[in-house]
Amino acid sequence: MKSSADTTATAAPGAPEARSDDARRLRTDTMAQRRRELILDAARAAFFELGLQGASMREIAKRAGYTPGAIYSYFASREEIYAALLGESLLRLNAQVASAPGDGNAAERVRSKASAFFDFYRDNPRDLDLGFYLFQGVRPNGLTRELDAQLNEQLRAALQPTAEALRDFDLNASACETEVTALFVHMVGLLVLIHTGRIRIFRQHAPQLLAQYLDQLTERLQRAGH
Amino acid sequence: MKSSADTTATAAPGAPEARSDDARRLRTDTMAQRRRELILDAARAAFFELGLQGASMREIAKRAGYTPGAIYSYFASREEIYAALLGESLLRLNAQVASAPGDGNAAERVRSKASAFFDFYRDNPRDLDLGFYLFQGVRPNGLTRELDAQLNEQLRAALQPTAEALRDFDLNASACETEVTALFVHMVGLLVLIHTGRIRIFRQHAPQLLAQYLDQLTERLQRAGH
Amino acid sequence: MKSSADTTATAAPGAPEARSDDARRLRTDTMAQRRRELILDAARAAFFELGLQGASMREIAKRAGYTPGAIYSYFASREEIYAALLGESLLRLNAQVASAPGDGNAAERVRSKASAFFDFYRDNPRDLDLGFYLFQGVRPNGLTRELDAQLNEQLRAALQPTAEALRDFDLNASACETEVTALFVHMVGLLVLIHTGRIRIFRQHAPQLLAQYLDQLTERLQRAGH
Amino acid sequence: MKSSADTTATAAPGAPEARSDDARRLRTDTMAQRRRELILDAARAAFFELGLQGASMREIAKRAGYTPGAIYSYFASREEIYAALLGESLLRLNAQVASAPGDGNAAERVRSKASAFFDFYRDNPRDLDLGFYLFQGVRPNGLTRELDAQLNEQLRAALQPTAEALRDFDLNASACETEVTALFVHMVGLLVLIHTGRIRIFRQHAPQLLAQYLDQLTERLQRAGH
DNA sequence: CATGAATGAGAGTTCATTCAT
DNA sequence: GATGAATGAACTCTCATTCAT
Repeated sequence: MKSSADTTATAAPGAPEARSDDARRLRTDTMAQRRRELILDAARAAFFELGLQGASMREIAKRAGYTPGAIYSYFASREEIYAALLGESLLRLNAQVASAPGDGNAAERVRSKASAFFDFYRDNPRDLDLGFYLFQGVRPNGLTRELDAQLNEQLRAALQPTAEALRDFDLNASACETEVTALFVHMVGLLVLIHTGRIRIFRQHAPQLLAQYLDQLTERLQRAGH
Repeated sequence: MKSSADTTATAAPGAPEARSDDARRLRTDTMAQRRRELILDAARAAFFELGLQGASMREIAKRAGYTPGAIYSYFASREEIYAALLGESLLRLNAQVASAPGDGNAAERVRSKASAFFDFYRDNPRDLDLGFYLFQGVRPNGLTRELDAQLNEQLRAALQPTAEALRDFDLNASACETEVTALFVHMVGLLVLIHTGRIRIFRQHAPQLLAQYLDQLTERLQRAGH
Repeated sequence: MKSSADTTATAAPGAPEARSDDARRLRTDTMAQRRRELILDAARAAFFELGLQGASMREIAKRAGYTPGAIYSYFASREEIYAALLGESLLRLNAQVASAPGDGNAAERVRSKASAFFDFYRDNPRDLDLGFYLFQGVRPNGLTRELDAQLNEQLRAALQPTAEALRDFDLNASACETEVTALFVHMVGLLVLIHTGRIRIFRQHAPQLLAQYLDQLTERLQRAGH
Repeated sequence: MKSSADTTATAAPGAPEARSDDARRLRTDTMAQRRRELILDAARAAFFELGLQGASMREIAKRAGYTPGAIYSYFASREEIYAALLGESLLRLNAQVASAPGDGNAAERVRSKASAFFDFYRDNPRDLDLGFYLFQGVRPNGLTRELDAQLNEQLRAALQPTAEALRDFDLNASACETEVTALFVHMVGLLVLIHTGRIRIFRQHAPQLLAQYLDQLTERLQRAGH
């Protein structure tokens, strides 16, 4: 299970035994993958329902129909489960952003892509929790340097479509980076305030606030374009 | 283990029973208050040094010179301690904002007051933790409805000076509310990204990003003012 | 509980409250000590009956009439329990050696003191286990450098009476050290072989073997004395 | 994960079904034997590197290129592995003793053979662990009565050369048995004290102590010989 | 008010072993 | 013979909280 590199060690094709070996390995690999995802589903459900504290290994195992020890055949630690969960969350984020309509003029495209990003987290607040969990307090095992870099990349990728749309406002690379960062900052702030319920202090509605920010942004860029 | 505060508990000589009940209550209240704050100091220190996980009741009690059980004479639960800590944190925030220079033109005043707010959390990231802790996951005991409202009010108050400065741009009440909210949103987003280290993804510096936002804000308001 | 140094902080005697405080502390200290020993008794019994593997914290707690967590009020870790057990074992060893008759000539005294040492471990084989346990495999918490030194000292002390008796054979300090070490070595070897049942391989009886060694030793020393 | 021994499992070409059952059994037995030893090698390596605690079935299996379950085709339990390991350790011990020079006079031969025994365990402390492990705490499966007798015999055999050398001091059988036992006792004691580091208490060096014992022994026997 | 003792639930993790395939 | 999956019991230790004294 650990040595996935072994898959390259399969015998040359042709011999019947070798082929059946391949088939068996393929089948077991697929099943293992399926079970991994079963556990991940259980973990996500537990985490979404009970929060970080409640989603213990025992709880996850129970929901997945396993004994606690069995989980460790698939994930080396609790943190690794959360890392996998976050990775998959970012994949869904990217999918949602990618599927947002990319036609229309620059302003429309920025609006579309940024909203796709924003809506993902607004509609799935637990994914926001997930992000904060690993990006904040985890150090010991879960978030190795490579994993950290990998997750960062996925996050960047999710903002790439927006960045590209901004490009069409005749921005240079540096200005584009600045603007997409500022936009990201604004969205994160909004999401946090929605999530913690603090936006109510100001009796403002979040979607309106994002729309406003985007309006001002495009207006500003258009004016600068002249 | 004796509280060091006990040294003050030796009754003053003379007329031990002559005092009025009121006086005795006052003295008792004061002492209780003093010890409450002693515990809060310990809790803050523990929390700042060890984070949320490390600041257990044991740890807080030890630092305060108490046994764990004694804490419950002053706070009903761990959450209540954190609530008190957050309240006090917001007080410090308000003090810092209040002490920011309030002279100059509208733009300068907005900048000054908003920066005071921002800098407080940038320089004291544990206070940010504190805010998120209670404003997020706590329901059972710690954050009663009244307390929640009270903390919201303190947060509002911390943004009030900024709001007032915005007023001088000839904004009506509604527009002012919108703008201060958006500014708050932006600052929260920035703080979160600094705190989680994600701002590095974009190779941007946070203070610069705030300055930029404020520049654009004042420029926009000045243009609208004409 | 941790700060035993606090006992020096008691108020000056005379005031009635102070005295009752002293009394209370004394009483609680005594009770705590008693409970510590109760746990130690349970631990010793568990260890003697079930061996090292079986004497888990759960088992010890159960035998002491406690929940597992309660044990940690008295001992910081499992290893600390074993260290305490070993310390106490060495105390008993020293007592037994001390109570062995110290009269007669040099040869008789050596025999008496060495036999007292030997018999202690022959009659209490679990104490031998205890010694080997900590002197062998424990590193992480249980056997700090000071503790190690302290236990070594107790062991030395248990052999001191024998060493002193050897002195009367007109040995210089160095020769005396060599002889007591060799005697210790021989006793340890015998004890180990008795304990593991391997002495049977040779169809020899242990006490006889020790007597023989001692005879040869005294004979040799007497011959050297001329 | 494939066993590396599998490379030898490709049947020789030609007459695949022509072999007799006996031949096949022989071949199978040999292969099984070979794999058993492969596992034992892995177990020994694991045990030597990681000690008794670290050498789990998982670890042994991993090093042998097997999954944990596969081990149970060759060994009924963990204890059985250790028993086999001990048997093999005693074989190595005997080989080392046998290869020690057996010429010279009686005193020289005793010295040579006894030192060979002693040095084996002094230089391979893990083999000492192995001996103690099974000879001490194991009862359930690992050490059956026959096995125990068999191991005892191997131990005896390792001391036989020394006993034979002692014979040449004109000792009768009984006296010879006594002397070889005493010598064994002394060596065991020394090895234990070296292994646990307790020899340092007395600031003595182990090899010197053995040499001294042997000197005194031969001198005594020579004197008795007159 | 404060102590010291204790609870009880629970945490993450490890392990030898079993067994259908 | 070997795999991969799973068991189930066990491990040490931590924690917020309660309560008689």
